[in-house]
Amino acid sequence: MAKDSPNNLEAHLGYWVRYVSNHVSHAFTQKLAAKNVTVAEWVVLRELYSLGAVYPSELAEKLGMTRGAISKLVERLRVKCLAERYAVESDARYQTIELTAAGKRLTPTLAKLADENDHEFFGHLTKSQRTEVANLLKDIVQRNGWKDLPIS
Amino acid sequence: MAKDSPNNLEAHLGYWVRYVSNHVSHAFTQKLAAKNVTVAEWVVLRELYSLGAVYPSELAEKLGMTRGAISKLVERLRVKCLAERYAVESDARYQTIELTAAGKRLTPTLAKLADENDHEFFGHLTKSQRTEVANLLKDIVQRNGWKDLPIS
DNA sequence: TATTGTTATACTCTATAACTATA
DNA sequence: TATAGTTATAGAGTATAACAATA
Repeated sequence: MAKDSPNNLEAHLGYWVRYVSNHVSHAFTQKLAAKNVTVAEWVVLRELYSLGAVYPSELAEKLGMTRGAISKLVERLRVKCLAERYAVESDARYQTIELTAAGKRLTPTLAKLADENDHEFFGHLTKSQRTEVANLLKDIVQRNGWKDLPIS
Repeated sequence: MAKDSPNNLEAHLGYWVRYVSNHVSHAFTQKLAAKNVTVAEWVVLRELYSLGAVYPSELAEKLGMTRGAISKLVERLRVKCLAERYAVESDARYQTIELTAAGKRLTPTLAKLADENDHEFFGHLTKSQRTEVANLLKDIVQRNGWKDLPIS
């Protein structure tokens, strides 16, 4: 049966979604690398930018990651002087994470790279094409009840 | 400007493509794991299934990976008794890689999982929706001249 | 010297689970 | 004992570059 042939995968929509996704992400990875930032770091920077001071555990929750993973990412951002840890007086088990001034300056620049990257690969589509594809994809997200942010 | 705001990324089509791609791939990773196979291994299995006996360097070329990466993947498949190395008499620097009988049996089963996974997430779309999205994505692949297969 | 395949090393991304400090 | 955060360990995925064998 052709349906189950291992050579049939180009008939899969998921194949093309993954193909495009991987290449678009790869291009973005390269753009971020020019600013010495990885994709996972960008995700945290963006979240910190919009949330302000947060607990690592909140960050983990929001991003659908473990506390251990967040701990390492925050440490990397700290080493790069983009984020800082602050003690919480009321409960010494907690700490807040916050962007440094440098982090606050850098994040919008990275956002611009994200815009450029999107425009580079999807900018040629018409408005109605973009809308239709986006709606189909959002619908898939919704009907599967996915809530966490995509990371890689 | 809202356009460059770090909070604007949900307006990016690439965001939704990545979001869906990651979740669909993750679900497929789980299905493969039940068969004790990783995604990278599946990609090589599928290629070996359709190509028959090939040199590792050909495999690397076809899949857009380095020879080192292929070397390790082939070794993993060999340990799992899914593929085997054979000496080439005419030139001892070369070798051919080929699926074992078990590898040939398993690959169509994995292809079926790929079919099921695709149906699970995209099966609700109409034929014309699928076609339109696939065509837009294929067009993006073509206009960027991408040739290698997506891996992750 | 050029080529094939292997190996050493390294890095990203992530998880699980054990651990420390605090409550 | 329960919770926050850290660390140890592991494993997938991949690259670069040095290496051995062969041509």
